[in-house]
Amino acid sequence: MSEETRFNPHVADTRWQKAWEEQRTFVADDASEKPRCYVLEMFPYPSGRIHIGHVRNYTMGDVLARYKRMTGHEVLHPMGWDAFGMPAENAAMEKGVHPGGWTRANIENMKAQLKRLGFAFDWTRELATCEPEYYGHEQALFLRLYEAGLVYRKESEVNWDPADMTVLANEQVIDGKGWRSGVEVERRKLSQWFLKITDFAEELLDGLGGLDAWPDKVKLMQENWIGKSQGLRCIFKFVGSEDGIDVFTTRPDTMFGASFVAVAADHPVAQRCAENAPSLQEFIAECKKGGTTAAEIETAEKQGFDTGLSVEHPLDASWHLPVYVANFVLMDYGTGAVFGCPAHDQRDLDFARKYELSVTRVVADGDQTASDFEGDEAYSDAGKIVNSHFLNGMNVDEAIAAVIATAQNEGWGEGQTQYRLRDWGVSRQRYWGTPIPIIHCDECGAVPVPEDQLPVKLPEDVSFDIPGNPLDRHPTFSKADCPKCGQPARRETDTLDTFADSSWYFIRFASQPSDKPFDKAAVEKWLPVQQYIGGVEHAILHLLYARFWTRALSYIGLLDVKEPFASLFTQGMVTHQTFKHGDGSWLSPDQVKKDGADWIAIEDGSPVTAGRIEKMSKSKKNVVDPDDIVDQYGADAVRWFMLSDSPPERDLEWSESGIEGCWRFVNRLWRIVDTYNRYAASDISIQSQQTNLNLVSSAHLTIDFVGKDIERLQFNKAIARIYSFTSTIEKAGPGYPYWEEAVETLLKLVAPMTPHLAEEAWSSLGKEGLIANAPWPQVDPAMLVEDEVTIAVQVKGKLRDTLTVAKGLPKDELEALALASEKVQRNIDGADIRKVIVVPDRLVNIVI
RNA sequence: GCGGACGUGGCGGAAUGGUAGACGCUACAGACUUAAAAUCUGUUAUCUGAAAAGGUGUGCGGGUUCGAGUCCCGCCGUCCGCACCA
Repeated sequence: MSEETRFNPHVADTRWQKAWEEQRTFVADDASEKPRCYVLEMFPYPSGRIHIGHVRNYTMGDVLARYKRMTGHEVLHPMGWDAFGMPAENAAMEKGVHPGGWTRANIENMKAQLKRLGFAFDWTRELATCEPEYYGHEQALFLRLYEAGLVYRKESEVNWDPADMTVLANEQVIDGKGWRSGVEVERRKLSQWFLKITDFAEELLDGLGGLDAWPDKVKLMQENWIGKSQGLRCIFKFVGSEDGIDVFTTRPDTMFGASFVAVAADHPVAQRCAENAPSLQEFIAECKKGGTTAAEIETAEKQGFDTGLSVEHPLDASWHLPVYVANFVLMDYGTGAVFGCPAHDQRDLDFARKYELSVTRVVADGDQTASDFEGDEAYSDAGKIVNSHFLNGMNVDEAIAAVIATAQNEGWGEGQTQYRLRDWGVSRQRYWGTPIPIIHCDECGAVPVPEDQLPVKLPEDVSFDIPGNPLDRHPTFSKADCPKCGQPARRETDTLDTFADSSWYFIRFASQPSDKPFDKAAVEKWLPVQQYIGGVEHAILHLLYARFWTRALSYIGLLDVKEPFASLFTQGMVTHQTFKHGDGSWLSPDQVKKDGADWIAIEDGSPVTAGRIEKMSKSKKNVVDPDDIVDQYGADAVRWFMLSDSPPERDLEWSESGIEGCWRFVNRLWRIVDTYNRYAASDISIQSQQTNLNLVSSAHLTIDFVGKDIERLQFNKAIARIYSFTSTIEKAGPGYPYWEEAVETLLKLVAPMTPHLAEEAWSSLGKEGLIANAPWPQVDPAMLVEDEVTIAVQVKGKLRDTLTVAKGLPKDELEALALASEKVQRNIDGADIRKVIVVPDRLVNIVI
């Protein structure tokens, strides 16, 4: 075979990327009359290089976007940069570069990388959240939310590094210690800004019901995150006092099993008791050690401190319970105080055993009704209430209702709906973020920056030689006059959580006026995003915040859209084999080779352990740089690999043999095109060896399946179909009836996936215009009907024979044919037939 | 600790409760070639068997059903998220 039949991706890639750009092929037209389709992938953080996981994400979106264009839609497929964040500040500290310079240089590099992959982005709408043209509008939106009462200030805990005197992100706390200082981290309270996401808890929960095209698991995770529960809020009065402790419980049915009341370390009762008790002060300080993450707090050993106070049981004033301060009670949830029922809650049981408190069974585990509870495993299942006076004999739900009713009658408590969801703390004590547009005045308090003074720009002249927020020590930034009274005041130096930046970027993509965040009518022409694609790690926070932000904008009248993302797809990670030396150091896959059954280092032949297949990460040296593989194989083979084999929601393992296989397929497609052209140019007629192939029906079946598979993002299945169709075309060969049409169909089917090859082929076939603009092939339903089916014949559920029969054959005829089978008769072996199950066009099962 | 998922050949995976292993990768054999690469053809779950055929088989243990990879119950293992990473 001659050289020129090899596809040259380096020539084709640049040629067609240039053509698309010059012809503005993928620029979305706001004025279009076509049906609209907004396809969006989560925008990347500009960390420096495009990661192979990005390539997978954007390839999926790109295939859908290109397919939607070919099926007659006006497609909006934008790209931008989630450009604020901690890594830029880390780079500043480590390399002495400016976060802005570092970030903008990264954006340039990564943009060039993305362009090489031929993604059909509308680059005219590119945005970066770190530019005042973006964050200025965000500040305006923040102030609108502030005016609407959705922003407030309260105290909240942060990770505090006492050595560096700085706030740490959870990520910067390693095993309870500061990542740079190595000193044990403390929890410290700061006054911070919050968004009232809890006002929308019920709406956000209800809204999930309408998100039919979201994965169930994501909806379930969000539901659990919002964590709606019904319970009882009630007072446990201090003995001999009208004052008491406000307690929330979801299990009022277990009230007669109470053996203690516990409050959080920050609870006012704990604080008051500590005033004259140094040992309690010490205990509270101990509770403040360690980071703020839920996992850390909840896995810490349960500890308590007896305050010496007693409270009365609400249902029996003569029954007194001790009050503890406990490290596992959270001030943020409920009322910051609980009553402990050890028999039916594992945490309470651990605590009660440790401090030798009574453990009374109040829910029967079958016939276990004794009041003394044995063992160290709490019983939290359903059952009958026992040892509980007027509740005895009820089931759990009846008892819950009865206690709430009693509490309301007697005036010591009431039923309450509780959410686990907390308000969103948006203050960050960091430089590289959106400045919060507030000025603090001694006289007037917190005063919003007037809209005509926006954006509040981040100063660029900052230094990172000492830890902490450089805005705090900037000579002029924090100095401002109060907009209300004109007196000297202090500008807020905290910046906004970067999740705020990513909570409305999809809106700005749809409409980018310079004088306001967006134009309502323009946005509503595009939103909701028809398909949103990104990593499952965003299942809760980003997606919940974006839903909230959209609803909040709708609440203040800026938008009539409630849910931003009509369908969501969460894709899996890209993984790769890891390799380790005996000394524990990692080796990259190109530093090792196989030596028989073992792996050795190429450099010195030393033995290497093949480790687990893990998410690509620099530290484990199992990364693959997209640029390198595009250099080697071209964009199309890489794109094909991203789509093939693994289902998109699962992890994809990068492998050398896999990409080689994709490269071979790209060339296989090219050879078909080459054959097509050579056959068209000659007048020799070629007689195919095959006669039993039906190219027309395979083409239509493939069009049908591939279209449906792309719509469902099941690219691996679409690709399997395309492989089969390709084989059929090859077997048939030129000259076979319908061969040329079949090849043209094949090119259109692969056009969204391997667009450069498809354009190159399309033009070599002498077709007019871009294949990107060509219409998707039409399915003729008449061609999908098969006239023969294969029937499975089972005896007692085991396959014994298959029959090929006309489609739609009646049951009795199928049964007769099955019984006539020699193999079936042999297996029945004269036994009585008890039953015959016939599923038309499917199977016959003979039960003996 | 809480929440969510996943588990099928040597590997990635396919399979409206109805023929388990489509399609791809790898490996092996053959063709072409002086040779190699590329390409093409064939084989490739496992056990017994020369073959025909038969047994076993979807993490483990039960259950529902004429029939279970799929549904139900109980385990085991692995991965992800947990509010200041993005």
